[in-house]
Amino acid sequence: MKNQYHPADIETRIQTHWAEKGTFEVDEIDGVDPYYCLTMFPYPSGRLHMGHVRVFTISDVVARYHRMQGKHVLQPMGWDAFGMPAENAAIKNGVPPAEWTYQNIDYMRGQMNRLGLGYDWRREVTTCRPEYYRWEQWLFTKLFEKDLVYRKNSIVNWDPVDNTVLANEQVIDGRGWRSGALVERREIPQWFMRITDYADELLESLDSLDGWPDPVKTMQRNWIGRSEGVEVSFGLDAALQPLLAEHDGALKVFTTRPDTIFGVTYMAVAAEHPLALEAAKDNPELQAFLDECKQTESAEAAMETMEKKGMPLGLEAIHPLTGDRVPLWVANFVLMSYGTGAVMAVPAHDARDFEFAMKYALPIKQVIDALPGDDIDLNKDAYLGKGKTVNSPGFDGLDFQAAFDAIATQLASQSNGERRVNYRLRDWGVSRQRYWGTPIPIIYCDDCGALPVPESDLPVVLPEDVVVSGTGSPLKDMLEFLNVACPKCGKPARRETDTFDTFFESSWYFARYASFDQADSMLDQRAEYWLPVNQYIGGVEHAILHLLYARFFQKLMRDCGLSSADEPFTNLLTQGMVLKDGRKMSKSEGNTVDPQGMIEEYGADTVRLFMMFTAPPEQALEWSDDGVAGAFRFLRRLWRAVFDHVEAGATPGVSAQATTDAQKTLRRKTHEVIAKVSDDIGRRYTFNTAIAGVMELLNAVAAFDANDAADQSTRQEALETVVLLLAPIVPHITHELWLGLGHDTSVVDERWPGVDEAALVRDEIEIVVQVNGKLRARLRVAATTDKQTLETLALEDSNVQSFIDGKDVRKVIVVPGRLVNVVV
RNA sequence: GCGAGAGUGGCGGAAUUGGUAGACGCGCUGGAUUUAGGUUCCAGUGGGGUAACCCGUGAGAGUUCGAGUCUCUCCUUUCGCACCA
Repeated sequence: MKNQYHPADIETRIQTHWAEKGTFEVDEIDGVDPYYCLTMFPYPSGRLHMGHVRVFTISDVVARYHRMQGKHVLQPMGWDAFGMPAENAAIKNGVPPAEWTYQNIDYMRGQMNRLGLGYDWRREVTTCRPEYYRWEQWLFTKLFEKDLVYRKNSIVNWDPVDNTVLANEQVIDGRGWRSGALVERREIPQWFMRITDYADELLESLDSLDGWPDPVKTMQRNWIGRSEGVEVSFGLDAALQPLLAEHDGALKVFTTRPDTIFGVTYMAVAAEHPLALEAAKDNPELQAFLDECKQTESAEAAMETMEKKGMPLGLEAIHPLTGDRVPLWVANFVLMSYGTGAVMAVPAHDARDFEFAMKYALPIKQVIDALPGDDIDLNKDAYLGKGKTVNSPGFDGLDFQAAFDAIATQLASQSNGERRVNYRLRDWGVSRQRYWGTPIPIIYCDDCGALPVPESDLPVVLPEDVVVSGTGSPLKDMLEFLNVACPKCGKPARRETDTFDTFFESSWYFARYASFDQADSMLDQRAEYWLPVNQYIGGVEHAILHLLYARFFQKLMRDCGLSSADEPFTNLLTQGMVLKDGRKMSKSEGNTVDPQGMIEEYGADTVRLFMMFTAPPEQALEWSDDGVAGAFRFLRRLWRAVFDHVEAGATPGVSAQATTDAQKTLRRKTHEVIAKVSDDIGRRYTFNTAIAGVMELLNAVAAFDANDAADQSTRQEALETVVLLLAPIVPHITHELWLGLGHDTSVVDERWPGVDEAALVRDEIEIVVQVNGKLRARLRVAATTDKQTLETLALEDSNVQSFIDGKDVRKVIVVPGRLVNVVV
């Protein structure tokens, strides 16, 4: 007897059924409508957390919904398997990172299946496997040949006690997390990818991404940060010129405000700048300051919030238009690795320059007049408005654009400046001084320099049997890895021991799912079939970096002839975090809820339903034990409603006839809910309101008495609708209920229900009557009532009368089908 | 510091195009059924008021016949900031 809902009895059985039938395995078939639904793959940290459960469920619902719409749906899953936690676990427990990672993957794959997620596991991608990473090594060597990668010095966090590079995450309050030593900024040579070559395209093609949330597009635009300006050359005394020989002996700076150039009262350079180093040679005090400047984290947030400090160098530059001598300062907020390592300072018209000038009593010279309506008080604040130029001999009285053009032209004519487009976006540094990552396929030869590993020698396999100590990469001690013959001259050479940033692997995995077993190339024709991804779903924390890098890689792959798509993801859904007690659920907060326990207690369907019902996907979701219990109660109520109905006599295949008012009302509700839920899931992605709609329908079923066969068929239609509409969200219980309702098919293969427009027709509607915008009456009227009649009826209403009595009716606004507003 | 969001009952949230604020659920209150309950069912539930009504969407201003929704200022808070993934 099926009078009790016991999820444990049905869920694993149905999951086995799906696995045995290969329900979610899809191949490329011509003439069908493919739909690629993708979730950001997880890092195999050990166990699923609630954030995983949420994003996987959202994705699974979208995939199952489109399957019911008749689409040919691919939903794959894989593992972003390289990263620091495996090394940390290795240090702590002595288990090699590879072993730890593979064990985690096996456990988490089991958890995913227990959640009923419909993946094509044949296509599983694991980024730490040589079959995967060999192709990104291969791509890197191709990009090397195309000059899209290069090597240059860049900043890392250096722990001077452990003698190791630290991630920003490993720096706590400016100190190394293990040693406690003050972290230093240090420059080391690293590999970079020329993402700035693609800056314009990455910016412009954002406009074509209609399926992306606007905030994400805005953040990417701001991140790329295109600005037009002028690179200005300030002169130097002859003795200093050799220090900047690569800049033609001039001090070059970029500015977006050349119109303010007459307001320059000082210049600031980075602590590592050649001029600063020169000035410090016989100035111990300055040298001490330069050393102090190095003791700063490299994170931008830390740079921007620290106290701004500087010191004069005792050197001067020469203003290109006035010929004035301008004092040079060193400032801790100027970074050698960004731009030219120097900035011109206009304290009157730049907030940071103003703050610095006030602190060190440097002159502030106004060269821009206030725009109409603005006030200028240079004792209090910089004036940032783009007003007309003043105190700028030869250029006074010009508006922003005219001043910009005139000054840029003047500088260009005397070879002291040229117009430039500048990006906030910097080239992507992909080197990591860590073991557990993809080896960068480069060989260093004393004679031939840095060379890519030849294609025939790929992959460069990362040795997996290692001991990780936590200080430096174990690869540096492995001579059999390190020593290699130069691919050009054959002499002894050394392998690169740095590995790729793990964003490298996650920048192209979406394409590899299509060509998952291709041993001869990175991608093949199957990628053409599936790409671009129709729907990509993942955490909003990836709004900039991962999504920008993936877009960049898609364009690289396109330009290497591997794929024709310009963009990887047509539609993007960014889901919010899972919170408990208003805080992020995390081990460090000590407020985690283990999904495994919840599944064992209530079943996967309850956990899925709770996740989808409690908040819309883009918002943070507040965990609630009571809410989970409520989701379970709803499923139990649904179970009982269906089997009570079945006991009274199921009527599969009988079309519902509505003759009585009660039948008409239930049929109307049924079809209103189909319309609402279809829109909520298919267009709005508001699964919470979709579920609320289904709950209303089930409440309507509960209130409906079935006394004869016609009633019974009306109720059958309503309950079948409930089951079909919930099938993407709670696939196990609906599988069972569909069979219970008299069908012999799997609900996963059913089609989404359609709306019977005739059932939606209403004879009577309710019209709201307001007086001065406040609700005063409700009218029940025929749906066909015209505007004039509505107005008359509204004015005749006794309560409305009492509010307009003795006053002039100035206006009556009638919104057909909705309301009447009487203005007095 | 910079960039992007969010703020509505006791709680999660709904209100889709500027048109009935609080759908749906949780919790709570009262009642019924049950030997019992992590059961089920019924009724109620924003605040004030006997009532008619009045007040009410972080604060303040503005636009409008009408504002949770649009504009401005402010407060609080979340996410990202390039080596966490």
